[in-house]
Amino acid sequence: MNANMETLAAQLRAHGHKLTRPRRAILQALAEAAKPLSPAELQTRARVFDAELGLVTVYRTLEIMEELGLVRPVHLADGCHGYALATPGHTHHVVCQRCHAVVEIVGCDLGVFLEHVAARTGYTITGHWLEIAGLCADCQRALQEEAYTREENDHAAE
Amino acid sequence: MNANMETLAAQLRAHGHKLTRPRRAILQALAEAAKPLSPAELQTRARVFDAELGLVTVYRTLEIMEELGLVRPVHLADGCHGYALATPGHTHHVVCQRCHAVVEIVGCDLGVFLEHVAARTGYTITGHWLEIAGLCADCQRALQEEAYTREENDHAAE
DNA sequence: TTCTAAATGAAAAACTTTTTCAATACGGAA
DNA sequence: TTCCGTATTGAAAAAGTTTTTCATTTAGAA
Repeated sequence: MNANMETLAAQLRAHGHKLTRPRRAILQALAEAAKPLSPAELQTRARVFDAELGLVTVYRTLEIMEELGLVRPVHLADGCHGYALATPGHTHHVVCQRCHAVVEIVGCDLGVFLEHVAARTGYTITGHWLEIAGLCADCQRALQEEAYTREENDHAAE
Repeated sequence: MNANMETLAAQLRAHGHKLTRPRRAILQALAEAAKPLSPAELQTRARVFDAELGLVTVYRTLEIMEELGLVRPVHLADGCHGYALATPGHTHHVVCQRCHAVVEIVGCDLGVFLEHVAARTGYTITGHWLEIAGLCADCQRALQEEAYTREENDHAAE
């Protein structure tokens, strides 16, 4: 059990939730994940630690963790919801809106911005998720070619 | 048809998509929406402009628009996906992770940051979505009281 | 106007998420 | 340690969402 997981476990306990075998398995799997996981993916990974783990429990545990701000929902490309740990020191991603290729960005200085937000809204900021959308080099090329071909046809037709 | 919608329509045309009545209805509804809409909500609103509009067409149109970077997926609290126009000049939101209350933030200066990202990754940045998660004042209080009550019980039990 | 490919709606299929309920297991008290 | 009460669990079913299929319609170019 690593430090990350101890913290998560402590937070659950601090709010009166029991620390069960299925939940430990889920925490462990989340702590080890390098990317947001859908509930189904999370179940698969957590079953390494608790082979009996049911999908319903994954949903219920994620719900609790989201309420406590331990986990954050993220949009996944394949049509279902993903969850990632809301730990500090995370990285951000740029996602290509056409082919869904992902590039990681290191270094993110939103600290000052977030302090302003906290001061202005009265919220305690527990985390943030910055999704940057764009077009990767390949898709830029593909889209341009598409548009170009169309234009050529238009001219040829005149 | 407002300017926003003209731009969207032009973008679809530029990539060889037909501009049909159902699609115009969808664009119109999106352009008028002040918040991210789920496909079902979008259908309801777009039916004002095309009473026959089918939900399948909403999904298909959103898929095209997402590929072209005209629309961005957003996580909604009620378990389905939301879509918002990827227009510049948008605002950001802080969402309470416990009660899902939303506060809007005006002023967001990520411009410089995004330029760095573009330069480093080779991506054309078409937009970004910053989700800030936190606890609203009410939920901070509620959670603290919960934890406090628990502690009291613990002490009383000693 | 005519033509053709793209786009459409309806129905069905496939998935995801939530609810229900009897059985189980955590963690406090003895 | 063992016992007890209640939170938690898995399985099944229900509800909701997204995707696929297919015959029909329609936009837009000739």
